[in-house]
Amino acid sequence: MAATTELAKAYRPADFEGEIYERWLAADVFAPDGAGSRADQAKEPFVIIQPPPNITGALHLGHALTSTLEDVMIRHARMTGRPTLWLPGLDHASIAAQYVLDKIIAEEGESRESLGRERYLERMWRFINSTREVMLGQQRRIGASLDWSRLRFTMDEGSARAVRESFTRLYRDGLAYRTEALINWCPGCRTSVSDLEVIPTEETGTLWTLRYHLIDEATGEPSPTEWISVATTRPETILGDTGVAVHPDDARYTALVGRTARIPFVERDVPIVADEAVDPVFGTGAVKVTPAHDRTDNETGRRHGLAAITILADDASINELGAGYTGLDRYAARAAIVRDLDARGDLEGAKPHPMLIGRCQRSNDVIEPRLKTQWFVRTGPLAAEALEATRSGRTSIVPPRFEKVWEHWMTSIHDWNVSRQLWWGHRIPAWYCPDGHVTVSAEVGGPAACEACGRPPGDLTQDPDIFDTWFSSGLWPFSTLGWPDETDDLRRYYPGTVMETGYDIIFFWVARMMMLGIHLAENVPFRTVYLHGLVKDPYGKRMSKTKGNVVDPLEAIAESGADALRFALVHGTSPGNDQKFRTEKLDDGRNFANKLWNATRFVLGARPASIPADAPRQAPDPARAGITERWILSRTAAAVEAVDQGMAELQFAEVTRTLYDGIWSEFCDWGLELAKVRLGDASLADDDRAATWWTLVEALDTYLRLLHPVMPFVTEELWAAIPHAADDPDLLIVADWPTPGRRDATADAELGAIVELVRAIRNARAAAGIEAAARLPIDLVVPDALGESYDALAPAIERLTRARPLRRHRSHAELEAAAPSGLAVIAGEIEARVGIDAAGGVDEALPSRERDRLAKELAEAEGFLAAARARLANDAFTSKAPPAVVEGARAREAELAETVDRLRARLAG
RNA sequence: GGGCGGUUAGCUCAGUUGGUUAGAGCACAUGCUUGACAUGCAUGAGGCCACUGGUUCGAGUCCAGUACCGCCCACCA
Repeated sequence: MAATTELAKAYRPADFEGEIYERWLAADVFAPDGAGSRADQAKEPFVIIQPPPNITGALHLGHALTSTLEDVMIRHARMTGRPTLWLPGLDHASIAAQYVLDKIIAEEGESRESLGRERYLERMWRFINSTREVMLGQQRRIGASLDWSRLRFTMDEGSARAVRESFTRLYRDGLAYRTEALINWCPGCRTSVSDLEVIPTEETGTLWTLRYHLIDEATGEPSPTEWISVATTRPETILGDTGVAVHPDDARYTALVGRTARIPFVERDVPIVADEAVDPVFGTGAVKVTPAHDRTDNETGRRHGLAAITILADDASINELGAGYTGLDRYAARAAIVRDLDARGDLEGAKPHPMLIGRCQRSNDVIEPRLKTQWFVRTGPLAAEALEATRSGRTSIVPPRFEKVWEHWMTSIHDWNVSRQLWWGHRIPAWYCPDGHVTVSAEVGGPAACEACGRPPGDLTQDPDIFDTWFSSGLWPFSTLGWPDETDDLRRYYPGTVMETGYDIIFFWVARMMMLGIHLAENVPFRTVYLHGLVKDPYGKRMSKTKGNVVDPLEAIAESGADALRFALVHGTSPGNDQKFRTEKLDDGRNFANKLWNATRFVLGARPASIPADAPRQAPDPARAGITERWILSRTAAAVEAVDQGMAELQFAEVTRTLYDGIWSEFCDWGLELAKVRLGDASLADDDRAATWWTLVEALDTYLRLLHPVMPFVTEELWAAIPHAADDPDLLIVADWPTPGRRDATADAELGAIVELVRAIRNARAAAGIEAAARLPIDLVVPDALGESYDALAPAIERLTRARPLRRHRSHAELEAAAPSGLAVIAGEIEARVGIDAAGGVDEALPSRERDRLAKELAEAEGFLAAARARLANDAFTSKAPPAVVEGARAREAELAETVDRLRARLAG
């Protein structure tokens, strides 16, 4: 097939990236069994689990990184012939979506309340239908080869059914329960949130000390002269106080335990109790107990049978139990209470107090702990199974250090509050009858009757709450494959191979998928958890809209191309580590693509006339291959090995480093430059030039395949332009992954020696200040072992060092005689003289510059030599170090001694 | 209060199981319109590998500790 085609002169990604993506789509190669798939269906499928992005969010660099890493893995797997499944999706993100929509409708003068549940949800659907395409388009722009035929949404019917079914099963298995418990309440979002969504924030508050008067046992009234002082940062909570606690061993208070104190304003008499939880050295050593609004107090209260009195309304104002403060906002009430306490002489003091305040991850409001009747998932048994999975290695975490974090979290886990007092999400499938019975049902229309008393559905009311978004996200690996039905997809693609995401959602998402997957789908959801780091700004700060330091991936793509962005992100990543991102990194990627573009252009243009333009790709004839050809293929083979290893170890930055260096420094800088000589040598036989050209094509073909997972667009475009073999497919995306070729140690070493020589000569010329264009005679001595390679490369050396003529001598004596006055160049075992008599730019100072250069080289060599000798003089070294190491040191010493001798001789003479 | 990272060239980062006097890209200096590429080519300068001890023939690499930066977890009101 494919004849070579013309490439545009300049690399312009925007000209072809979109078109290439369309070609992939048209070829139907993304699906594991798509029409264009060349996968061996007998092979084990490779399945990526991706975090479905929030439907409301704009794509940021974190998404771009996730998409890129996953695409790298999936493309690599696809090229190795495995069926690959990477299922696209979107998350409904209930609290985040409501937060965004609330703001939007506020501008329209509406609110949740004014619209009501039904109209609000209609508005939400309209909103997300408008953002949906944007989100999906962004993934396409970056080149993600997702199987779009399987697009899923966490609010679609498949997910809804999985949610109903899974909750019903958890309830049946005693792992879901409803109870009144202390939850985290966000007054701004008007919902409870999980512990993970509460962000502890360092702030300076005030620690007030105030007096509760003791009840005089004789009169039953508070004593004006007896009191207990307590310290608090939240004076408004005294309205809900039902006790005072002291440490049992605190001698100051022993006598008071068992007595009663009067809470002001609400005029409630509460007991003074002894409890270990109290820290005697903090504050006054006595603590007010508010079981309805504080976690510690709640437990203390429970131990002592204290009542829990809720004093806050949903908007965090004081409710009807707040005596004269009812209706005041919590902070207004706080100020008023402090003022009133002071007025009655019961405020002892106030001082600034550094503390951690829990704020809502979404709205930043201060979270209030309060009692609510909610649904919880019992995490203990689920976490135990998840732990067993990682400990046994059924699922492994990359990088492994996160296993510790995982262990710690899983072993100290609290039950998971899954109720949310929001509207946008999956309604909890629980119905209540007037008699207080609970019926949980997976049926779409609800239960046929109350499970306990048989009351008809008309008498039942469904729980108004919805599930925490992460509940449906946690079902993702199997809810997207048809669960709870035992589908073919589920059998074939569950568990997934790699779950890739940022370490910041390991608890939110990864942990929940593990717990729910093991219990409900009866197997771990994935074999490997790959955690990437965060993309930070150039100063190491988190990117955020408010800081204004976000880089928009779409802008980056428009500016530099998707390949450049992908390269930049992958090049800077290593598992679990954050990366600082600066836009200059995009230039690296773009320049690299440009380099590859031009290298390909050169190869195409250098096709010998003896090869027809439409010739199918053929392997270079080994009999015609010279040292350059053998070296190029050897380096290509080394690249294949290194990339294979990088892919296997999920060290993707290693992959890009290998390819950047291999393509640029080896293939372009030396391979192409050396090949130019043979390609342009009319005296060579056609077959020799053909062998050189086919070598370049072979190497280029391999590099394009290796680079395709990271830079899919430019490689696809370039690959289309080079000759193909008969069994190649039309598109690189489904081409075979390269198999490692033969390494050639001799070629590597001998060509390496010539490279060293060329560099040394260029260095000498530059140091001497010789005009770059000047052609100068070069005389040299080459050891016999290198002779053959040298002779083959002599024309290339001539070209690369601008030598004219280049003369090889048999001995050093001959060299001395032929070129007594040239610049001395010592490159390993090769010694050369650059004749300067005819050089331009030569001045009187040249001899001294030349002496400086040689003196510097000598000093360096002497340093190395001294170190080598010192090591060898050490008996401990020669007797204890491995023989190979000692041998290496001896060889090095000999070589250095030779170099030093020659430099000394030259400087002396 | 526990735990985890990081500290290597001006900047961003590599440095595999310990083995030449430590590498790359960017930035910098100098010189090049060499017919693939100035998004480029060539050459060069630039490092007490945070600090202190230890193990070893040998430490950027292993161990212990210290300092600073960052992150995670945790019910001092």
